[in-house]
Amino acid sequence: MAVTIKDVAKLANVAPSTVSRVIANNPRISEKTKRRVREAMEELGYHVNYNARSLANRSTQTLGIVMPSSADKVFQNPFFPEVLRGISTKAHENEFTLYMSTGSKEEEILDAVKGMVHGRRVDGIVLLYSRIDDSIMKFLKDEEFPFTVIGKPFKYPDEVTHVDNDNFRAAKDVTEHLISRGHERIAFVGGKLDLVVTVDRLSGYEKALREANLKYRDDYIVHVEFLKEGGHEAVMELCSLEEPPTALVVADDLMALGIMSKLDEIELSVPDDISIISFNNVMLAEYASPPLTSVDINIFQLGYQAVNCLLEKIEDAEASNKRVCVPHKLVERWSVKTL
Amino acid sequence: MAVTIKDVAKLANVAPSTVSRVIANNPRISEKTKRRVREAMEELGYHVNYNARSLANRSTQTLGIVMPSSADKVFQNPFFPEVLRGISTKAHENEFTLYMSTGSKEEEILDAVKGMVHGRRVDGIVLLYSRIDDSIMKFLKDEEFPFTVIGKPFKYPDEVTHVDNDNFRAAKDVTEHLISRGHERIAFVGGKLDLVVTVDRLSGYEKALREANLKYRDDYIVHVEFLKEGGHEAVMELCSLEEPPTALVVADDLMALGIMSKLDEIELSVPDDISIISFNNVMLAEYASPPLTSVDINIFQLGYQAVNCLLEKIEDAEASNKRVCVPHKLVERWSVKTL
DNA sequence: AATAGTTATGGAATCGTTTACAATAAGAAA
DNA sequence: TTTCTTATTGTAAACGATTCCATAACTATT
Repeated sequence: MAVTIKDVAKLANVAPSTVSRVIANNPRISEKTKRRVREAMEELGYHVNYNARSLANRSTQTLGIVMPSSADKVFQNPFFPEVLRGISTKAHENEFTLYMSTGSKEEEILDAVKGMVHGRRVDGIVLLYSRIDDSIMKFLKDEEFPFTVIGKPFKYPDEVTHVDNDNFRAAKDVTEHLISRGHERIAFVGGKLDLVVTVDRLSGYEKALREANLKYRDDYIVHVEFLKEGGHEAVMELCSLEEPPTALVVADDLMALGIMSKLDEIELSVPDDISIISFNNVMLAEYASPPLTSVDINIFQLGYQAVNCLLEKIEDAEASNKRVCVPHKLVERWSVKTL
Repeated sequence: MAVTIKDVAKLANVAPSTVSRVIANNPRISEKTKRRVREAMEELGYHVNYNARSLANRSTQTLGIVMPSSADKVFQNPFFPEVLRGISTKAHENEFTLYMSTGSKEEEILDAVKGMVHGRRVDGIVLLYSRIDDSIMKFLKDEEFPFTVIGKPFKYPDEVTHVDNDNFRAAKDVTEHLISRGHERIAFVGGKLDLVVTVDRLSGYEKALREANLKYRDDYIVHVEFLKEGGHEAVMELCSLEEPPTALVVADDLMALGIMSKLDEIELSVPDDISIISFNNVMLAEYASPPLTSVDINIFQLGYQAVNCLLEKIEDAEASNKRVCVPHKLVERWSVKTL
């Protein structure tokens, strides 16, 4: 059986409560007894039992992470390891630990999340994505459980704390960049339309077009379920249009890679025949051929700040809801040509 | 305050112990009372408190996941989301949940792991990597805590349960494949030498060479710290050799991408000037240009089986140590040319 | 009819902490 | 010397389950 606070108490000749206070480094315990107790802990090899502590404490010092359903292709995006790195860093700094949802279908994940919150497994939750109509977000909101989302909540942006990029702006910037390089026929390739990030980027693109008095054409808008077969067809269609686009705004680096691979197949060259700008600036963007011009959205910060906000909410449940905007930056490489 | 088992007991007019039994669906409780208790739970909106349960139970139904230090570039490999998917799937099937290590330096991670095991936060641990001299593995082994590793433990392969590919064999296969395609000058590009997987693949490569009576040349062996600047230099050196290789065995898809990007820069074409075979068959391999011939190591299965083994160990601490070998398969695409 | 054996449930201890409150001793003030 | 503080430590009740050990009410057996 593991060594408990009582064993330590006995050896150090104090009450269990005293030992507990020593652990918490309570200033009301004299240095002398602290020393004695610490020696006893050392000698017996004592370690707190977090379950017991959490029970007594009503706090777990752990954060729940909810990923998109692992069945989803999106899950394979290097975005996740990187955002996790940010989350993990901040959590570690504040001595919080991480708990992960499992489950592959949305239904399953919702159950897992319910388990986390009702079962008192976590003090707060980070949602790693934002979909247009998400049952999990709804649940968390209804329960008034502390949570933050990475990305912009579609329904109640003011009522839920979130950290996001200015995706509208970023897409607008990017499109304008293309326009300034002489492009007029610019197409947009986005991911699933139920992801808020997709709609934001789409509207930024649209706005830029409008402001430049360029035609917004429906046949220039394509939605690809991440880099999948469907995407390839979409690219084909785009290229076989009477007036094919000279440039593409692509909502994700990986999608851009997929597209480039298809383009390569049909012997169109980037950027000579067609220019591409994509989003996220995942490490891979640099190693594509040609290296991709991409919007760096600072994924690490997204994770880091999300935890930061979450901790504030946990600390003070009454804290008002915040919106943190992580800056983006266009990093130019070789996938864009000036016409 | 949350509703507890006692509240339910009161409402249903039974003892708390009875409620507990109903939760566990103990057959010794009559259907009638079960129904009554369940109604009460429903009415009050009861949910178990896992902390309390774990405390009483001495089991957490959760598994710890230890990733490589997030400071490490390796972390960004899509390998991890995919292996996590496997882990998560099997864990979910058996109603286990997941707990993640935080920390970026090895030291920090070790502390986190100590917290997990001493603090009774998890019932077992999966190590997502295998390094040649790993303090964490040593700790787990010394503590006789249930754990499995993905990859082959370098030091005590028979004493620790692990799931791995036959990397030696896979590398040998791949090298022979190249040889059978007429290549004689084949170089090896591996990752950090302290990863066991690197040394295994290197020896497979070497063996194939020996058996084919081809010269094993030191200047054909290059170690790249993942896809980083250093890697680029290494490629340059390789290509500026008097007798440059005609084919490359590359230990990781991402590394291969990095290499191809460099090759592209110096205007060498794959596969016309140089052939490449890599490992892992991450989704991206398919979207490289040209699409990469790569060894599919079945990452999902690695994760799935690792959890499978771990659960067995948790179930029965005396269970003997197993070694599960996940089969690999060469998937041929367009990065290899027949000479 | 008395005894043994089931079946369904309750009582109470236990898991390992935390923490409100009580108690004590020592020192300061009167 | 007595009383009041103050500093330090102890007592015991939570926290919310699980589970061993009764026990009561039946049924089956002799």
